[in-house]
Amino acid sequence: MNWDDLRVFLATARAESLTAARGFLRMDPATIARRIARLEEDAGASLFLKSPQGYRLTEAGQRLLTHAEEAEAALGRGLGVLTGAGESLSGPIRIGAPDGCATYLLPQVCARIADQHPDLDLQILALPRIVNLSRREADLAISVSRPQTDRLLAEKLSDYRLSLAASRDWLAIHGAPRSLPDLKGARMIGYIPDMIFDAELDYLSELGVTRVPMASTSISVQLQMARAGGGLAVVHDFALPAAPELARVLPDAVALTRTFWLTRHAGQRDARLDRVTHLLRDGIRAEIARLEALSCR
Amino acid sequence: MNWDDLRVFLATARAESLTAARGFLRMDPATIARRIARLEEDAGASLFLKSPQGYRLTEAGQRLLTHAEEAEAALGRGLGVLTGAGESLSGPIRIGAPDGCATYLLPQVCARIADQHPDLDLQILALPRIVNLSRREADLAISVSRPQTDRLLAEKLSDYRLSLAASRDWLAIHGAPRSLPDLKGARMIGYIPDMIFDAELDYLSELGVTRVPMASTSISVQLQMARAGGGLAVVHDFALPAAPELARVLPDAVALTRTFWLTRHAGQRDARLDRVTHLLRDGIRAEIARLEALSCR
DNA sequence: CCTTATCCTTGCATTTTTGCAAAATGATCC
DNA sequence: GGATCATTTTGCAAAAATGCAAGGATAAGG
Repeated sequence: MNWDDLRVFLATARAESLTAARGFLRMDPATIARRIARLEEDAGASLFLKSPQGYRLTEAGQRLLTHAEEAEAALGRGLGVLTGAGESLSGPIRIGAPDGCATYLLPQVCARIADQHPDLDLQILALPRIVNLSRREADLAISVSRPQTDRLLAEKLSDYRLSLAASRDWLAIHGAPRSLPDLKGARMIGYIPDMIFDAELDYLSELGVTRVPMASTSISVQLQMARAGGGLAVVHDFALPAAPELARVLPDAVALTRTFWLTRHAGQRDARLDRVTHLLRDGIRAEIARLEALSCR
Repeated sequence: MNWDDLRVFLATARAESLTAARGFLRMDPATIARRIARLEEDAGASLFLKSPQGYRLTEAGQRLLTHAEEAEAALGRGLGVLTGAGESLSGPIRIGAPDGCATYLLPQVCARIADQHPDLDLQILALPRIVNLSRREADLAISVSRPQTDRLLAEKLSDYRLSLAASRDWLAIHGAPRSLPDLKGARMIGYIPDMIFDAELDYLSELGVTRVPMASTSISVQLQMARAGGGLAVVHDFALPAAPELARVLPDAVALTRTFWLTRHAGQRDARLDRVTHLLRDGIRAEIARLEALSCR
């Protein structure tokens, strides 16, 4: 068995397609496919569901993923010790992110990273639009949908959940909606409909809501509106621990899930960016897991 | 960087030579050398001291070894989950070992293994001679010197230490020797000189001792002689916790170190034997470390 | 319902890696 | 002190892996 096939496996699992993994591995998709086929043969199990939509992990693949990531961490530490990569990072890194992520996740994650790398300047770019990496607006970008360009490397960061919520005061006065259709007449808080910059953010249409009497381009403003008793809003589960006034509404009927993607240039490899990417990925995953557990559904 | 080079690194580190690693990796020594060279290039550090005596780890190599072993463990778990290797082992495994190892290490180690694999029959062959694997006397053999045959796979298990010791009673009566030359006239316990089956066991010659008034082919008998106040004996540090009557003599002047090697056939690969080998290696290493710490010099 | 776009797969020329055999290198034994 | 031994290293042919380009399959959009 060839250990290197696991490196290929890992990159493919994260990129969720051969074509997307190409940039990370700097290998032809055909080669990646053949190596995964060999790995599956060796393992005696199917690791991916292959389709024209990409490669998705099977259950067996998910089990392997956990261990492959441990191995990666160990190997990273090992080589880190040798190449002197234990050295502290420095210089500016600018990260673009949607404001939910920028407000409720990145501060803690970046603080911890900055703590261990005092010479690193972390700049968080929170804009109500998609950050344009090609124009060098940032070094790394977090987005809610996967960029299509071939010149960008996109890897899956983490899934996260959203819930419909309102302040307990508001619910006491107006009563909680009993079913999804009730939402049509309810006082909804959301994005300004004609300024939604990514289809993935159009939660309310998905719930059948047409009118949005209170709106903002910023999810944190929306959250403040909800805390102040302005109505019902779709908010990130990971933001809920910061808003104790809020209570979930129709938690079973509203089960929204989205994915954060981490993107950077496909240009020449940059060891410093590699390391920051790694730290960011681990940090955000852990923070989402922590906060979602706190906000336990 | 190629993860598979780390698999090669690991095997070579354990075998301590390209030629010996050949059997484990089923690769030509030339290939192994080239892959290690590539790994060193990637790591930017020299990992082995190469000589006609074999490959020995440098300090950098030792640091990497730790992490590579962690990675190996993670990968092993990962593939174990898939290939259903989590299943319990069964059938007989016969292990040949010198009696010091057979008496003071293997019982605990084997008990723990048997605990987790109730259908496994572990047979410990303790003989006052080198176990002959070629004649199928055992499936695995532990030895104090490295077998030379090409048809055997030998890997380094662990170093261990030996000390000169005598019972406190005996020391009170006869007095402790003050220096190495004193040993010539002292009452020594050791192997029967013309029945020493491995040059590595000839500790007493190394100390300049010529006459052995109390002798046995068995180190555990020698230890009992020493406990009973029969004189001075060279005993394994890992046996000392079991013999509280004994006290070290000239601990600074007598610093003997030996190595256990684990050997098996170079024939076709056997997954079951692979797994037992792994368990045994980890178990013995841990047990030696534990006992030597207990007997703290 | 057809078109389009996006992805995975297959066939073939090229590059890389590997294995074998021979040469070189040091330590050890007599 | 010189031959001998087991080891690593180098040169070259064979095998394997890789990249490229064309073919094929599936979902979304007009």
